[in-house]
Amino acid sequence: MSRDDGKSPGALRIVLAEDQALLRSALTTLLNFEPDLDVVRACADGEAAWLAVHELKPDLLVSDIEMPVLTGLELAVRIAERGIRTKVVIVTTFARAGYLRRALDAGVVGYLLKDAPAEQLADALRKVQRGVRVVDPQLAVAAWSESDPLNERERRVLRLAGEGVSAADIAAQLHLSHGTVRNYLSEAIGKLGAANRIEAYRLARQKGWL
Amino acid sequence: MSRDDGKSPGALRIVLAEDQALLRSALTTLLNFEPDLDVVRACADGEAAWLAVHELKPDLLVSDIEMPVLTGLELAVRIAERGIRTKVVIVTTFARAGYLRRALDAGVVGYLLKDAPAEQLADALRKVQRGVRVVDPQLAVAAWSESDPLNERERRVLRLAGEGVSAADIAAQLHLSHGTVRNYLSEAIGKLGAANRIEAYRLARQKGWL
DNA sequence: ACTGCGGAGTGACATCTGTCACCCCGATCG
DNA sequence: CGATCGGGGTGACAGATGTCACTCCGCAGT
Repeated sequence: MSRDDGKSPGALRIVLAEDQALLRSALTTLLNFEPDLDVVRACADGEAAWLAVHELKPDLLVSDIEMPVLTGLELAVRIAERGIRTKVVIVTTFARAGYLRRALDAGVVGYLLKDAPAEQLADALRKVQRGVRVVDPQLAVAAWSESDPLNERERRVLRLAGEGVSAADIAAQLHLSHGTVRNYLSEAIGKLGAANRIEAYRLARQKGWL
Repeated sequence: MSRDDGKSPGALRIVLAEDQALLRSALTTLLNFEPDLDVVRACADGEAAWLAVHELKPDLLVSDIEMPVLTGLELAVRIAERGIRTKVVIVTTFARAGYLRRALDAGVVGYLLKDAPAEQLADALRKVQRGVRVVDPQLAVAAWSESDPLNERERRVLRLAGEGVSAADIAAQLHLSHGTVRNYLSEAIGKLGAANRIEAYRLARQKGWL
């Protein structure tokens, strides 16, 4: 059904993954407007996107990060692992160094922000197809600046604390002692230069480290 | 400049306010595609939108809620206060009863969710123009369920507390005493059935009461 | 076998939080 | 006028949180 809509035979075949319906449908329409681009499927979650990539072997997967079932990053990892030739471009709201780092590690070839205008998206996709890596410039810098100072234990503890769980309850959940949890939190707070757990949580989250 | 692009003379003149550039430009393009709709300006924040409404007196303002400088709800209130005849339609990610309630109080004529497909948007705008109120059906119900138990002081205090500001600092910022702030927080925590400020903040926020 | 190191824990201390009972004062109502 | 109410405040107390110094243990290295 995507072959009779006036696309040139060599058009770039794209699978789009984005959970917000409004944006999904708007982007599908816009991209399909370009004669050399062909959105062959638009998916609302990571699982559907994975199936679509598997079934249709598109040239490109254009994906959000925060989606139900499977995130865009997990999707990218899977695609790399299975050696599928579909190139992955991430399009996300989150200008977080941690996300970009993880995306690049997963072999993603493009990382764009949702606060760039739509026109740039089509251009970026063409560049990517020609083999150019496209990363939003602000982020390319940020990614090499700070790296996540937290270790896995601190992350786990901070994540729970950020949801309002008390030190005692965190200790119970993680089978640690009350005091140890507080030590970890204290370390995390120190490393992040925060004044308390709430601020620490916010900072870590906004950097994409949580 | 918006008169020579093939719109019919009676086309609906629309100002669009949405902070995410990708969505903003995509919607502008899509809506302009409809011959009877004319996006005369697309703004990235509430302040710009306010100026645009003032200057252009459009038929419709289509606005996001969470935007820099001035939220969509504040914008709606202002428009109502000044007696401007522009109708306001809110388009947001947030299916929160509190937001809808406040929007309706501010005289908004449409409240749509970003997880409806784009085609519905144009339809909704036409309906609104014909004088029909359009509210996303799931929400219309939810809006009458629980009502916001917090008063303005509790809201202000809780908002700051949720950002990691300590009781003492909140007191300083709001010119209240240390103890009073804690009293307000305590009330808020109680009313929301939370265990501490962090949980209270999360609950209030997710209900759209913050 | 001695050393070093990282994960986990303890104990003590100063603050911060959450709760509650009660006070003060200006407005509003009967 | 007296009663009552709401915003704001105080003081006291228990418990939670943040910080630090120090211990214990297992597991590399050499």
